[in-house]
Amino acid sequence: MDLLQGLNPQQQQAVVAGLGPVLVMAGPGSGKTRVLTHRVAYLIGQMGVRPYHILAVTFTNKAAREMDVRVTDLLGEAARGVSLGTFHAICAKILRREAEHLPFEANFVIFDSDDQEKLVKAALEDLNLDEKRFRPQAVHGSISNAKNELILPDDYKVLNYRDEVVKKVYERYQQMLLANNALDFDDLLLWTAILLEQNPIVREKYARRYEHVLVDEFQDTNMAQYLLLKHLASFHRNVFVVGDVDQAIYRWRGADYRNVLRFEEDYPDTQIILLEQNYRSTQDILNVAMAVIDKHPYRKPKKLRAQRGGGQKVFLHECYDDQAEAEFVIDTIATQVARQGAKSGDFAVMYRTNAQSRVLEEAFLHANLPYKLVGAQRFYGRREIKDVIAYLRLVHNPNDELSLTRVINMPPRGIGEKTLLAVRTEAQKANLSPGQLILALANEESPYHTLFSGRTLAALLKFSSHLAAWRAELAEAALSPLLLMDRILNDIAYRDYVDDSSEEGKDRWDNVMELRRLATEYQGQPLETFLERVALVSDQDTVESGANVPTLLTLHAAKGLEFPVVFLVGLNDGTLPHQRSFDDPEAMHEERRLLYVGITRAKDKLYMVHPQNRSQYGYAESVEPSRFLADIPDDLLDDSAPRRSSGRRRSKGADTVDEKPLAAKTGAARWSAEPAKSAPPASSTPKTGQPASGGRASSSRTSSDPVGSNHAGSSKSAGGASDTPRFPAGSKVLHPTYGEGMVLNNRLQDGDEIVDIFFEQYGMKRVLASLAKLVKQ
DNA sequence: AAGGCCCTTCTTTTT
DNA sequence: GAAGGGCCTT
Repeated sequence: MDLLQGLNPQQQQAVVAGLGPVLVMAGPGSGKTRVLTHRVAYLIGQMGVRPYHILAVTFTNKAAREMDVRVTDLLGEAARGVSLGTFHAICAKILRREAEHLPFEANFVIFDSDDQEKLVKAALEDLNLDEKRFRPQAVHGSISNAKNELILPDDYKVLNYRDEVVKKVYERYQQMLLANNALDFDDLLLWTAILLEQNPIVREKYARRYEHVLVDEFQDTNMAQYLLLKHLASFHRNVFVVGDVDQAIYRWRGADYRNVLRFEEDYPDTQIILLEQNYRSTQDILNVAMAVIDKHPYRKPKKLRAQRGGGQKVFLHECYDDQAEAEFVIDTIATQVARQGAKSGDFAVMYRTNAQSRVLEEAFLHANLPYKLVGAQRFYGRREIKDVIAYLRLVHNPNDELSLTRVINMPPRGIGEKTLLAVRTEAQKANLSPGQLILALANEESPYHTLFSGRTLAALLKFSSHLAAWRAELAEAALSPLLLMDRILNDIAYRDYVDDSSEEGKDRWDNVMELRRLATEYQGQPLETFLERVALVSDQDTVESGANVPTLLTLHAAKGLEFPVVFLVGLNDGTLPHQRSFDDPEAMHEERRLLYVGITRAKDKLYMVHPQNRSQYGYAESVEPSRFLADIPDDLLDDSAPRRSSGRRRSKGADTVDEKPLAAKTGAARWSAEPAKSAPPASSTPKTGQPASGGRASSSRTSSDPVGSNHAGSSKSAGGASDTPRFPAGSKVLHPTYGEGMVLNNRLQDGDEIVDIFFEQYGMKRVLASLAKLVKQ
């Protein structure tokens, strides 16, 4: 049969597996997307299942789209009608449809993480709790964890005072969400799970409908998602899950790879199929991957067999610091593009934290090389984009108080803090949401006019009439998202506000236009669809395949992707594994898996790069190579710069590549001359080759300082960590590199002392006492 | 009301 | 080394 052509026996077995639960354990590069798509095609084309009865869940919209395309390739029109999407999108759909059973309206908005944090803050304020003591972010984290475990405020376990606080905030937070007719990300899963759990009629409706449920990246499901699946598949029991516990990297988000074990327990009759044949990487790369993952404790051994031959050894490269890493990356790419005819789109640079992208971006800009950066936040996190979306959200749902707060005085129209507070208080008295009260003002006979006067009233009325008009047009003329956006932008003269004809102003307006372009794709679709889409974009959704330029992305965003050449940078202890994971063994294991994910993204060549020093918070600090690197046998590596450098740090002269100042320039000229194409937000950061911040103000790079900051160098003994300050302001000290200086400031942090010192010749430097070998004079 | 300046604080990963 | 909060002035 056609559908099975080109599939190996295990893949075929999975595709044609009979009814009942199926668990596919798929190593990296083993063709699991293929198996999933062929399975769907098989069910429809071969087993006569109607697409309407199939549900396929992925973790990103991109994966869903890809599946859609591939199934359509196999079946054509016959594939139409499969429920295909992310957990969050599918839940949103169900919740809107079933809103009558739920305590919110069908037109609810989805609060993003920014909104969520603001709401927690508001809840803390309401409860007179100190934000300093209870960090909104952390409190929200606890709430989020609870939700992912399906724990409601009432059931929240209180063991200490903090729990008590979280519980109270959680209660208040949920109330506020409902008052805003809003759901957060976790609510989408939580409410759907609760609905299915508690409402047998609804549950049966969906369970009967979905004859087949397929799930991708099963190892990254959390409790809520697991329960959801169980309910959705409760009637037909045809659950087909695909996953790889070695690639479980979302524990911090509530994901629990033990759902795989749970699955085996809950479905004892499950068929288990292993996909171990790897079609992606060379054997040399796989060997390194396996060396890293084999050290993972309590793990079922799984072998990866490369379909391809040996290849090139994995390169391990040590650099002086993150800047040298970036230069090494650029130099290598430029050389391979210029001399070996590589395509620049073949390269990807991966790192642990978003902050690491900055140095890379600067280096690319400096070398005049285009690049693209994966990350939805880059686009949707921008102020101008959030403004416009907030307007749309408010028009869609006037109860959305966060959006109201955001836009009511943006651009400035004379409605300040005091007025807003008055609106809130009066709205509460009238038992309205602030948005409803403002809308009511548009009516000339509104009794609320008397609440305000003079300039304030005039300003409010103007805003109110705009809002009312937009809503009316939306309702009556069924304005498309695009027309509504144009209308708003025009009415508020938003361009005048953002575009001050400076470089950044133009960038801002360009971004707005980019959002507008995205809206053109939603002609004839309800505003709701557009809003939901922009709320649920994931970083991975912004990976764009078109532009032929290198890709910069976090290791998390890299999951599921592959590139011919991969650089993993910042492989030092503290970054990968991240220091925040040090005290938690489970978190440390996840760091290891993260490295494994990174390694297995590479098809042909892999460069593992680590710095001797890293700078964060502005000052530099010497670091050790990632402890995971020690698990890789030397003979698997092309060790151009020996890594076992622990006790001794080579002086700068010993390094070869990173010595050359911007060697990239040579290759740069011959870089594929493709312009830094402006990419759609759906697919990438809007301006490839532009600094993320939009501001190039700080372009005279601090790094031109030949000495850099604190090159503390060698051993850790000298200053010694302390818990009593030893270098009070005003004291004179001697620094091994900078000489004599005067202490301006000092403070203790994490058992160490941070000292700001003024040096006659070098200016102010901030150093870590334990590293800098400071001597009191 | 609004804008500007200085201070602190922080940084994991993201649907 | 950015971003937000607090405090200042206009």
